[in-house]
Amino acid sequence: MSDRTAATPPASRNDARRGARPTVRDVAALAGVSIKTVSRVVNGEKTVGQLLVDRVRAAIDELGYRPDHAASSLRRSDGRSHTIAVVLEDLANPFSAAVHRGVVDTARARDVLVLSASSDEDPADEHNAVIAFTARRVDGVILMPSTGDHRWIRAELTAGMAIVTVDRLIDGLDAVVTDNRAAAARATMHLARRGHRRIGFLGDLHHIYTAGERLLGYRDALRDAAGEDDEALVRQDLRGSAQAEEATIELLTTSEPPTALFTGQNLLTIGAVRALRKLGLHHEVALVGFDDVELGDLLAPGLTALAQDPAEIGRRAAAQLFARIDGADTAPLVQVVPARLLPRGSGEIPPRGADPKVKR
Amino acid sequence: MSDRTAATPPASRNDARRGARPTVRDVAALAGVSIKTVSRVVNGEKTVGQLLVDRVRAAIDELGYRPDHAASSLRRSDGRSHTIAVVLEDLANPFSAAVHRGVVDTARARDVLVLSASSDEDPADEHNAVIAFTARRVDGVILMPSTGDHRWIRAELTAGMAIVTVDRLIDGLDAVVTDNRAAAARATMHLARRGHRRIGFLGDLHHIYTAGERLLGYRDALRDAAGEDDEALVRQDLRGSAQAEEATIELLTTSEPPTALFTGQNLLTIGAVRALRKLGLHHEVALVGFDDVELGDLLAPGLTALAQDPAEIGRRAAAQLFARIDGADTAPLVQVVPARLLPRGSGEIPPRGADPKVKR
DNA sequence: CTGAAAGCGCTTACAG
DNA sequence: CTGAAAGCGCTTACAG
Repeated sequence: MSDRTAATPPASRNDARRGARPTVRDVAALAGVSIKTVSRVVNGEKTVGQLLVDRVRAAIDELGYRPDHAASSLRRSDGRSHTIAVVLEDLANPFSAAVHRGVVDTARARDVLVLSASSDEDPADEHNAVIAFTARRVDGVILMPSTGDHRWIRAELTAGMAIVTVDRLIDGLDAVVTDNRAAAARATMHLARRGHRRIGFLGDLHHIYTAGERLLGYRDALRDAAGEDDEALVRQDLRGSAQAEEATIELLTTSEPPTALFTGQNLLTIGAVRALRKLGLHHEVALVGFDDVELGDLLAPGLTALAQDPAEIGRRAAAQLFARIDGADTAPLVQVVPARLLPRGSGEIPPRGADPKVKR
Repeated sequence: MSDRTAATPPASRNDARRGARPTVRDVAALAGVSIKTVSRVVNGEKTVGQLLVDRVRAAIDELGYRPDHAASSLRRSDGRSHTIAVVLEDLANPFSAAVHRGVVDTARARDVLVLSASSDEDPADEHNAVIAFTARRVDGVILMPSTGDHRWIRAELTAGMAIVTVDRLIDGLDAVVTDNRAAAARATMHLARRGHRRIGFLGDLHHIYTAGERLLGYRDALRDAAGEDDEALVRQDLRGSAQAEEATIELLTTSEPPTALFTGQNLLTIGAVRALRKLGLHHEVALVGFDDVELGDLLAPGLTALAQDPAEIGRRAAAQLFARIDGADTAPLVQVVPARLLPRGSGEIPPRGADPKVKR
């Protein structure tokens, strides 16, 4: 449509192809040296005479030359792409987003770039993402594995790909996870200490690793605190806040309702808060939620939460991945990042009848 | 440390280098064909005889061959890397995270991968990120530009890089933004219609594009509604919720405090909510915030917010970027995605004295 | 200190 | 329908 002068690079001595980037050859021609000398200057080798260095630098500036990273790593002996990938359940989820940021920050310190994808808990999408990343020869992948068959991972490992999982475990792989079971036990115990004996549990899909661990922790605490381990108090396989809201309403309108709730995930916590509001029970029924939620401290009562540290999880996973890429040949390492219990009101409500007024 | 048998690919006919991936040459040797035929099969060309196709496919499976994307695009005439990059202010911020997700989803539909970086509003980090992406020959960049000199962008455009900005404008570039000014005017008018004449404004750094537009919209509405356009009601250059909290307290303890607040950004909204709580004025002073905040509907009163649509912004920016990559040669296009006003309580509080009780 | 040749893994442009 | 040669932009391995 427009004539070609519109976008022709002003300094290009190359052919007039639009947007054609100058190469080492163009720089070498302009500087009157060999391409090898250009390569030496670009890579900061110290063996080039100052005169030539200056001429090459000038030519690079004049042409706006930028080395082609892919071409250089194709021939380089280390064979590294200096790129890693991260596959998370949902990049828009605050937990995943913070993990991602931790990974990117750690990678940047090493001049490594980061590709990313969301799996949405779909094993096929997850595998396809890893296949696409493999084609780009990424040096490693950080994976929040979906629930599903991961036998395909063997082939990647064999081909030399480094893999570290976050949030969940895969047998034989490095991982960085929260102390799910212990933290869930602490949360449940926190409620039991206030005198609660009937504590409800709301959980995500039971086959998700974190959901299972958190249920185990809940039961650990019930056992230790002589709470009632009643199947009627447990609601699992809840997806999203709407289902959690329904389940909470149903649970609290049974003949023997719990006096406290432990919710195993941030969306479930939000659903439970909604339900308690609807029932007018938010100052009567205690609540501790796994995962902190933005504004949780501003609710009335404030939300007592187990805050994970997703950015730290991301940073540690990236550090471990780089250790593997650098050749660490040790046994698989599972790192546990503890969650912190933040008492802010909702978890300190005593059982119904014990003390009707709750202080802000 | 471990002996080499531990990680040697079982089927590799290649040299015994650990993790060495098979190449077209290995596949060709095993299948008894030329590398060109392997290339044809891999790229799905229809001209290969069924017998050879089968032999090549079998060899690919046996060796676990995966094409090297970088090597293929090095020689390919279109010169596309099928990779784009996104530079946002903070990948962990919910707004940025949602934009990012929108971009990644749109890119995946085209088999394009996405690199990402956070600029943290630092122009040097932003430029360095783009330089690193250029070295990887990304086909384009989606940029949430920091405030600062962007003359360096010219060189990138000249070299054939496609660039689309989100959230903020750069002269001469495609952009996808919220209707900041109009939405801010709607929010302010919403308060004025309830009878508020003294409406406070809290804003981010005044030189940030969105902050400036939102202040203009606030003033537009004050003019139209005959509200008091009093400099004493405006607090700008606030960074983060803590500064907003301070400014709100200071503003509300002056001799002629506002009866309503309009906050120009999500963190500032959170700071204002905190301040209102501390002062016990959350049911007395009206509040409308730019950006929705998770759990905003569960506060008491619920938070009246201008909800942007960051995922849509990301999707549109990616679509526009791909149009440019495909050669669209039209004038720069600025797309405006409207924000929605969500009345949930805090913005419907009447001026002090008019009606002390607010319904939930 | 500098450069000509070969090669990284693949595709293009030809020839059969 | 199939393949040998050349080349993408760069680095390695040599030679001077």
